[in-house]
Amino acid sequence: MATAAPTRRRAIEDVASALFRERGYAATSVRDIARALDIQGASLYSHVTSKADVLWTIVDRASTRFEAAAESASQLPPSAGAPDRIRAFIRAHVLVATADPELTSVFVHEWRHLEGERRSAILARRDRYEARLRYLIAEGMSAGELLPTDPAIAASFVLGALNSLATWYRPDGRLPAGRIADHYADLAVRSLTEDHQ
Amino acid sequence: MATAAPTRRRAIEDVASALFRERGYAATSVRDIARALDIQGASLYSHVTSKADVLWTIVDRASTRFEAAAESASQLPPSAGAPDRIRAFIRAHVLVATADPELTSVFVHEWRHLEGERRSAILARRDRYEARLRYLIAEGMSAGELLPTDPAIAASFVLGALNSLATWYRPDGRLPAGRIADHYADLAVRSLTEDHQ
DNA sequence: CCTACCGATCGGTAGG
DNA sequence: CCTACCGATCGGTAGG
Repeated sequence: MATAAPTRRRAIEDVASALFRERGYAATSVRDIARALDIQGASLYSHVTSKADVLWTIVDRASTRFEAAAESASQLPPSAGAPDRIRAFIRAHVLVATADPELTSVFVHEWRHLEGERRSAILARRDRYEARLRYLIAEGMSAGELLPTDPAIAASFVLGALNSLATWYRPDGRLPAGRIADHYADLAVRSLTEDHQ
Repeated sequence: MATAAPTRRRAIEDVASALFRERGYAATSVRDIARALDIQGASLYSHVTSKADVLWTIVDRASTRFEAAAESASQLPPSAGAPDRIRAFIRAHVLVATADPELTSVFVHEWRHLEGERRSAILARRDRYEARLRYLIAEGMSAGELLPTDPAIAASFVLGALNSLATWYRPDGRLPAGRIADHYADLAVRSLTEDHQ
């Protein structure tokens, strides 16, 4: 959870993220959110315009964070090989997911409850994100740095593993986020290469 | 979808699986299910006792299928090494997931909406299933057949990848289920070994 | 399998 | 941020 919300609006989003992660968007009422903040359901509407809007804010913020992480992970020098690029991508993803598992979990699972343009916009952004990884894999294969496999299947496999993380990760768990990032990067890169490097 | 339901009760479960997968359990009303069958909402209750009961039937059936698949994948001779055992486990999982993605998807995502004993029972069965894979990995590591890594992290990684499959898989997709099973088994086994075998 | 109906709860508004 | 309230919809029952 993003700690110590500075504004009321932000506190609502944080509480909503936690509840949406636990029960799902549809099974969480605005009164559930209000109760967690010790106010009346109707009072929420002084700060937000709708439940759907809160979901959108959460999903949009999460997507923006993953996009930014992927962007900065792409800043590796061109000399870096595909394995290192993929490793950087995965590490960046895991660090975002573990820094805010509530936000990430809602992003991963609850975007389906968005409607209209918001839904299609977030779908397109998710597709672009997955395409980034797919291209990294395809490039590495062309360069002979990765085993020849189906890049779309490989990207789905790896992203599936990454996306499940936000569901089970707990900040007080056995392993710190950095170690999980290392392990996930190792597993993913090894799954795509003949020799571990 | 499990085709050609022989009973009305089964037709309800199949339609419910498809809707629960698309929109989630909480966002699907009993009237949505009835509409898909061209009957009135109240008429559903001639065949089922509650919406929660339909969810339970679906989740229980899916869990039973995965348990049976894991069981028969374990019938490999003791001479078989950990990589082959894991390969068999993954292939079996992928074949169940692709044979019925609606059922599988509800099993993976909607069990949270179960309550009381049913919820804890299914959680325990999911844990046992994950433990199977974890033990396969730990054994392979002890035998020196797999790279030394954290078995719990590795099992979560692989199962996360497997569980995402039912979300995106479509029977009319580019690759047949058998090819996806091969790819997933390759990716997973390679992620755990130094050399692909 | 239908019509008619139930109490509870939903997201949200009015008006302070 | 509250009280009071709205119409719509929810899961489910009664009684054919």
